[in-house]
Amino acid sequence: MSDSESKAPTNFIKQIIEEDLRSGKNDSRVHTRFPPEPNGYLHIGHAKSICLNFGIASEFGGLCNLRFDDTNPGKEEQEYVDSIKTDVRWLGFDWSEREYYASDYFQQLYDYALQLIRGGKAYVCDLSADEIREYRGTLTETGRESPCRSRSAEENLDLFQRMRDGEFEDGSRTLRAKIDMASGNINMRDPVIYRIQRAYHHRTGDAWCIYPMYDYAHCVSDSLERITHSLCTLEFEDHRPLYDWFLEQLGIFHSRQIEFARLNLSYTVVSKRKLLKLVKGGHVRGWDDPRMPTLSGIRRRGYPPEAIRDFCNRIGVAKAGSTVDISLLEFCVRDYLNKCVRRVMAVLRPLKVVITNYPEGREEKLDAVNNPEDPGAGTRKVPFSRVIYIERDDFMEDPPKKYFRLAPGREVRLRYAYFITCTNVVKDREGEISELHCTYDPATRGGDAPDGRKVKATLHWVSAGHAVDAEVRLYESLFTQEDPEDVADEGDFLSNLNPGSLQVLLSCKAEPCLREADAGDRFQFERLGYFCVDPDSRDGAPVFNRTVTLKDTWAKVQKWEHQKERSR
RNA sequence: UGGGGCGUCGUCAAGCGGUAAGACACCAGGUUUUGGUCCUGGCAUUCGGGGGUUCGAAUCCUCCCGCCCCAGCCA
Repeated sequence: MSDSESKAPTNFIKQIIEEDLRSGKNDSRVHTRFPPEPNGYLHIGHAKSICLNFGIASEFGGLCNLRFDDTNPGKEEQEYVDSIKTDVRWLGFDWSEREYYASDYFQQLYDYALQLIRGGKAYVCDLSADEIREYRGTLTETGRESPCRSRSAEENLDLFQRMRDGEFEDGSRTLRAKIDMASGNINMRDPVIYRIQRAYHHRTGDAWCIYPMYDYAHCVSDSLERITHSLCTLEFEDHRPLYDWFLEQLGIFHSRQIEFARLNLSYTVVSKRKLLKLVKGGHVRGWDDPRMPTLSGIRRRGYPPEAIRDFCNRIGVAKAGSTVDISLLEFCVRDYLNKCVRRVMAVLRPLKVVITNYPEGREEKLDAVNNPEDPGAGTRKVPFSRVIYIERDDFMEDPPKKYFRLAPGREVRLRYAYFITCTNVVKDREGEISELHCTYDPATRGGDAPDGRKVKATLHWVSAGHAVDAEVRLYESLFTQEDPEDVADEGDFLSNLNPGSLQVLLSCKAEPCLREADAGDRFQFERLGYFCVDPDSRDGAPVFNRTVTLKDTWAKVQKWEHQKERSR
C-alpha cells in the first residue's frame, strides 16, 4: 500500500480506538476481523468493510482476521469461500495464516452452551417456529414466556445432549437464551441460540445436526480470536445488548461491537438478494458481469483495486445512512488509470477515410507517446497509410456552431500523424455516408504545422490495412434511476433496469499493438475512455470492456443543447 | 403506540463551546497534438425546526419534526 493511501481521514471508529489505546485497554492491542458469510459473492459494499477492517488494523499496527461466518449450512458453499478469498486478495489485503471459520468453534460453542444451561441462562424449548413467533409478541406488545422456560438444568442438559445426538426432528426443539420476554428489544426476548438442522456442512460434513445462531456464534468467535473491535453494519445495532449479554454470562474476553453505515451507491443495488435476482433472472450474464457491483464484476470491468481502496478511503465512515454518488467511484477509477495506463488508438464506429493525395501503397511508422503522464512509459510506432478509419462521431456534414471536429472543407489533426482536410463526402444508395475523401499536408508530419497554423480538433484514427478487428462492450449503469428502488407503484427495482446498459460493438478497429493484449490488460483508448481486455478474447480477436469513459465536455454540451431545444 | 439509531452544500464528510475543513459533482477561465490530464477562481452568513443556557452554540439543555432498522429456528 502506498503512502498516499495510508492517510485515510479520521472517523469515529478510529477515535474510539485511539481512546482505548490511550487508556491501555486490551493491552493496547488492535485486532479486527472481516467476517463474511460464504453464501454469495462479495460486492463493493463489502469492499468498504474490508478496507475498514484491514485498514484500521494496519494503521494501528494490529491484525485483521478473515473469518467465515458459516453457521447456516443450508446456504453456504465452498465455492463462495473460494471466491471470497480471491476477491479479498485481489483487493490487496493479506490475512496471513489467520483464516478462520465459525465452524472451527462448533465444539467450543457447544461447551459454552452447556455452561449457559448449567447457569440457568439457557433452556431447551419445545415450541414450534410458529409458536415461538406467537409467544414473541410484537413491536408494541411484550412477549409471553415459553412453558419450557422453567425446566431444570438437568433436564435441559439431557435434552440438549439428545438434540445434539440427533434424537429429535429438525425444527422440533431449540436451545434458547433465558433473558427477558418483556424487553422492548425483541432480540432479548429469549432468542434461539441453537436449532436442529440435518444439513451437510461444507466443512464439518455430518458431524453436527445442531447449529448455533449468528448472535451466539459471532460474539463468541470474536472473543475466541480476541478481537478487540468488532465492526459491523448499523442493522446489528440492536443486537449489541445480546452480543454483550453472552460474553458477560460466559465471562470470557469481551470484544467491543461498533456499528457503521453500510455503503449504498447511486444507480446501483448492493444487496445479495437483489444481485442474486439479477443473475437468476438472466438480467446480467453472471456474477462477474462487468455491470455488476460485485468485486468479480468490477474486476472484469477493469476497475483497479487501487481505485477501489482510494474510493473506500474517500467516502469515510459514519453512522448516517448514506448513498454515495457513483461519480466519485468513477473519478477514482479515472484518477488512477490516467496515471498508469498506456494510451492507444482504437475506432469504435469506423468511418473510412481515403487520403487522396497520399501515395497508393505507401506506409510509414509514426511515433506515438504511450503515456503523457508518465514519460517512462516511452513511445511506440503506429502505422499510417492512405486509407484509415476515424470515428463516425468525429465527422458532421452540417456541424453546429460548437462542433470543431471534421466537416466538409475543414482541417483537423490526426493524432501523431498529419493535418487533413475533408474534400468530399461519399454516400451510399440510402444516403448514408460511406466514406470521406481528404487531402493531407505532408509538412505537418507528426502533427505540427511549421507555419504555426492551428486546428481546433485532434482525432484518433487507425490505418485500415493494419487494423486489428475487435469487439468492444460498452457499459452504462444497470439502472435508470438514481435510486433503483424508486418505483412507480407496482413493480420492483427490475422495472428500473436500463435497457441500454450493454452495447456490443462488433466491427471496431484497433491499432496493431493490441493484437497481443492479454486478458486483464488495461488501456486508454485516446479520447474515448479506459478499456480492459475481457477473458472472452481469443488469439487475434480481442474483446474489450469499457471500464469508464473519459470525462467528456463535448457530450455535456450536446446534452445541454438538447435540453434547451426540448424546452423550447 | 415498544426498542435502537440518524439528521452539516446536489452527494459523501470534517467539526467535540471561540465564530462552517476537504472531496466528488457543478459553474467560469487558463494551458494543451486526447473537447482528457493539469492549473486558477466560484460554490453552506449557516448546520432539520422552535425555545433556552452562554460574552459566544453546528457543538450544551429542552420540546417538536423527518428518515432508517428490528417481530428468521438468516447473517
